[in-house]
Amino acid sequence: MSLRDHLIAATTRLIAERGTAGLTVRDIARAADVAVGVLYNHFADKEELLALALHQHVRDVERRIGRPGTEGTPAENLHAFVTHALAAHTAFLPAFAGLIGQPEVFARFDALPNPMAGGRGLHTALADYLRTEQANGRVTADTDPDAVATLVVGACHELVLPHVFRGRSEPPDVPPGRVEALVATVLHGITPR
Amino acid sequence: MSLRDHLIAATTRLIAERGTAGLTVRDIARAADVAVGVLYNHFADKEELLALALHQHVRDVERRIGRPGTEGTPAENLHAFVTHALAAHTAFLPAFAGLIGQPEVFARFDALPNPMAGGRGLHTALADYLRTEQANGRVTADTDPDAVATLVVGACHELVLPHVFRGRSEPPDVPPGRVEALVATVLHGITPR
DNA sequence: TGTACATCAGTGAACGCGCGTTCACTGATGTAC
DNA sequence: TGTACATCAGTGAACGCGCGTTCACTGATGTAC
Repeated sequence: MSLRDHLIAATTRLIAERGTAGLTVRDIARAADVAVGVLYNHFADKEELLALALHQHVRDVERRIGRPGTEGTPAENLHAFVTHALAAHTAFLPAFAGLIGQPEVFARFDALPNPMAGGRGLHTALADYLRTEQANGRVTADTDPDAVATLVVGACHELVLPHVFRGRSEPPDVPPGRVEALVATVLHGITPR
Repeated sequence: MSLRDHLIAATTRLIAERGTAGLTVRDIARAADVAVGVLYNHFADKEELLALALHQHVRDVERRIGRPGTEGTPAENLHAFVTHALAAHTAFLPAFAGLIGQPEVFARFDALPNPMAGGRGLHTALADYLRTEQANGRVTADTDPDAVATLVVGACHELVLPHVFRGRSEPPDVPPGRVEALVATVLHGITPR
């Protein structure tokens, strides 16, 4: 492994462990067991290294948690998707949230070949799945797949965000039955049939 | 108006205009037209002033945007709620997002008398409304009000967050018909009846 | 009323600190003869 | 093989900067006589 890759790997590990908030070049150099100066032999600045490590982090998480299945019933698939998105957001949000107010890192990240679009890909994946179910007739034709994706992905954000704001790193404790209730609401609505 | 209140008001205005990210005590002193030292005559530290100004900001926004109506049909009321929550999140998120990684300000904020619970109150308000509709029979008894609130409030987060991450301050441009589609999904679900 | 003094909110230069970044230097490695 | 030199990735002390915070000072106001 090249030293450059080693630096990206060490930074990625730090991001995974404690997010980007308060992450310094000295932290990175210590984690990689090199002098700080070496970072600038391989990257233009801290932001370039952070963007590359963010990119790697997203790919690592995506590989670790896999992709939700689409082989079962809509109820099963939606349940799998919510579980999946919760895991993804728990891993992604602390990494991205520490960069608020430094849009340059996002600009560099957006310029890299898109792994998962940093959560935006989840929206597209769910909307695409719903369209296949519309073709099957298991989802009504007048369903707006993007609206459903906004609701479901948003709910996962909502469950993770308060934890991130308060600096917790462990996964949020979702109330028992909440995921099932989310899925049931999306499937059946709330008004009498 | 006491100088103390003037300082809180000036800080609140800055937070409303550009959020808390990168906000310095010198910015605040300049906005209030005083020397920096005066801040420390009236507040223990920057964090106390920020927590008080955040509190004021939340109350200002709540007063400006009012409360969503609950007199119409569930469809009308949900629509009003979504519009309301979008406005609230657009105003709140940049204020809170800049404090990620400084949980002390949140701890102080949480210790103040709760104005709206910083977005958490939206969840409770919607869930409470849904329970009254359950009593009316306009919402099914097996609906989980907290699950619905998580979906709806989460969708509003989802629509605002990408803007905040990229440092935009203007309100997000929600695709036309998206709010109506969100409401329709929650009302009727996505599976054939 | 006039004068000397006490008080104290307000001032802003200065302090200490941590940050991202730089650059003169080190020392291991490769090369010429 | 042995020796002198060139190269260059890696080093880390030092730099410049902006931050939150402090504190000796200012000057307007109130008070005593």
